[in-house]
Amino acid sequence: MPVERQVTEDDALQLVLAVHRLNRTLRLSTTDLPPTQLIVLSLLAEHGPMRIGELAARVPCSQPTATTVVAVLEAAGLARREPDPADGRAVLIILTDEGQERITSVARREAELLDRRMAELEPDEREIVLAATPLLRRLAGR
Amino acid sequence: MPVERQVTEDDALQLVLAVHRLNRTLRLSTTDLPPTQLIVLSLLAEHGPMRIGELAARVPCSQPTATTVVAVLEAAGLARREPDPADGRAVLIILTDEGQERITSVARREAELLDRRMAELEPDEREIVLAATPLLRRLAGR
DNA sequence: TCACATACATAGGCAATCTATGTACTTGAG
DNA sequence: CTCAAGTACATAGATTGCCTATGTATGTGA
Repeated sequence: MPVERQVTEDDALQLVLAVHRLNRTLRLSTTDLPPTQLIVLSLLAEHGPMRIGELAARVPCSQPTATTVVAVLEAAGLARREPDPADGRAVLIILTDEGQERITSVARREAELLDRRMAELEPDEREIVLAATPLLRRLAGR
Repeated sequence: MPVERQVTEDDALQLVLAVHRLNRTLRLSTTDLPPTQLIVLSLLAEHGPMRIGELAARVPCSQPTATTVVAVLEAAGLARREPDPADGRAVLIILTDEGQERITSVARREAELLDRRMAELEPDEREIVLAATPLLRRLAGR
């Protein structure tokens, strides 16, 4: 029976700190693919082809940043671009097979690292973390 | 009765993505105090005076980064330095009253923003997020 | 006493992101 | 049909935050 309670200022601060520090730890351990590139690839994998502007809104980042990131992914063969048939100004960014494979390999690496860290938590604590994951994603907004 | 299950590759990827995106969202909404500065202040608040090297290890960041951040905090009046009586090479970084107040004000701001985002979750979902917070922090390592 | 280790500071550079602006295309009012 | 305004992406330039490599002062043990 969970106790209904307010979100205190300390709760908020602790969550913010936890996210910042976990982000830092992740960046240090996974030099594989920069965060923004990984986010873009996963958006394409989840939602299918998408415009630059839509990517920028969902990442979230500025439109020029999305342009740059897409150029890098394209050069690496992880995504390709195609003119949007519905609008001559726009381009559709499409995940390549190689891009899909890269996501898979990153996921495998992350799972290994996470497993090692998760080993220090109790089983029920691991459940809480996993249950919180989609919620954190929703908190990040679309 | 929680079902005991493996941490899958997708679980890991989703957690990583959630952290990266939440981090991004936080950075965009709180221009108040850069993440590293906030982390350093909160470490000082939680554990008391600390050396530069220990700050670097706990943030985590490189020692030169810790030096720079401390210099900024010092210039802003949020922290001060004192020679370590036990070692002439070292300095102790100490949180000032103003630094403590700043933490409080940041926490208040964050709580407001978080409340707004949390409003989109169900009460039991909010509980899960709050329960996960200290666990995430432990995942980030010491 | 001196070689080595340690703690912090400084120098230099790199990567990621932003704002401001330019260019090509589309749209809608007249 | 035409052209002014809007939209989508690209480019330019600057900023920020972080790192590695190195320097300087202090401590430590043979």
